[in-house]
Amino acid sequence: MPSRTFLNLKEEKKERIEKALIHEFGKGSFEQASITNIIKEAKIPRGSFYQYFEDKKDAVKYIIEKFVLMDHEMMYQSLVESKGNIFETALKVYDYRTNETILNFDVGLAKNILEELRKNNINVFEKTEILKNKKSLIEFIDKEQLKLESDDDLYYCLRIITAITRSVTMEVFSGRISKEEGRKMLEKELKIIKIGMKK
Amino acid sequence: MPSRTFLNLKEEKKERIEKALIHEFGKGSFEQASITNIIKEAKIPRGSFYQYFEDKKDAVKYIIEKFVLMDHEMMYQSLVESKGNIFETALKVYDYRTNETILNFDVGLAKNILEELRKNNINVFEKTEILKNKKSLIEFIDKEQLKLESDDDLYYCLRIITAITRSVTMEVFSGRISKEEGRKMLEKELKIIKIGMKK
DNA sequence: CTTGAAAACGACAAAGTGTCATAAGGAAGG
DNA sequence: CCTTCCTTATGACACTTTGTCGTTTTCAAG
Repeated sequence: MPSRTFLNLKEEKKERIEKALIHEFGKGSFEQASITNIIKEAKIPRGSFYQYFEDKKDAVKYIIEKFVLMDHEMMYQSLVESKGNIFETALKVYDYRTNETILNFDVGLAKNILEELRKNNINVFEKTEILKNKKSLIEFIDKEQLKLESDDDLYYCLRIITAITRSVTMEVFSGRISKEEGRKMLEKELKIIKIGMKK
Repeated sequence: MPSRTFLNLKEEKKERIEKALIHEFGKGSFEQASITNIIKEAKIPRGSFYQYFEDKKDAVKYIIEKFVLMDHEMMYQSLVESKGNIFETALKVYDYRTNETILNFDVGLAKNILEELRKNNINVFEKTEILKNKKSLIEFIDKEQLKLESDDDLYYCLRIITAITRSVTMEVFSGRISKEEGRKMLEKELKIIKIGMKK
């Protein structure tokens, strides 16, 4: 967690630093990001960086958490707008993650973010801490769209959808397939599951 | 790729070095692995390391590829033994990846391996380079077990199964769930897909 | 104007990666 | 047995990077 000192900084300076973090961590992997570059770009002395953040990991964590938050917010919006349609939402999530200027531009950072999402939130739908009103995303899902045999099935169905959405997104990030190809694949995969659910 | 010099080494020395690589890269992430430690453990001078491998990345790649090869071999075996049953095979893959002594012991390395598998082989079933006879794994799948509408569907179905298997495995590696919990989840998820396919 | 805490600063220690010039080893031929 | 030539071994060192620390500056409050 960044120090008070950092949080107390003037908005202008904070933004300059955040921008440099995003830019540098977006370069590729964690190792490739260099603090020397960050402080050069943000125009702050080395000592200050370590007064703001414990270390390199602390800094990347801070910036990633910001994006993860935005990601969750977007899922919530999409669920509300689509009246609880999880298949539509999955595609929205895909579009968002592969389209948003910042993610598109800084694929390296995007990969880190996805990794973070995977590590902590494979069942993002069940978490209650991510919405301000402490509700869980699962409450906004329309259960009628799936002919489920049990509540348990919903849980596993969500796990499957989450896994394949993330999997395709990762493929796009790694450059193996294009955004459009990925979109088509995801659509197809979702359709298979949808039909299966309605057996 | 490691140099000729390395490949020509006496088996005993090569194994000592491989062991040190596995041990050190298993510690956690790529960054955490230290060449200084590797050469200390393998009892070789610094200069030799760089005569064997281009750099750190080259070394980790070498060791990961060894495991990936074993992984593919195991999938092939399982497909043959189960007479082409992909659901059984998916569970075998899961068991193998979460059980094999070396992977279990060196989770850090295991994560790297999975990452590698994801990056290059999401459609591992279609690759033809992985078996000695240049056949693709897809040829060993029993198509009758799935009531598929088209050949395309098989392709996407395999993608889904691959994605969820890897996803659960990753969860186990990250320590969020136990091997047993993961097994049960995967079974449930596979069953949902299986039933869906038979609609 | 003084004082004290918070923030800024950059030199430096520590550790790590990759390079290079030189030494050692060993096979083959005279 | 000695020389030659090529392969392998070796560790000092150059370079880079992270993280620390003591000092200086800033600024608000008394």
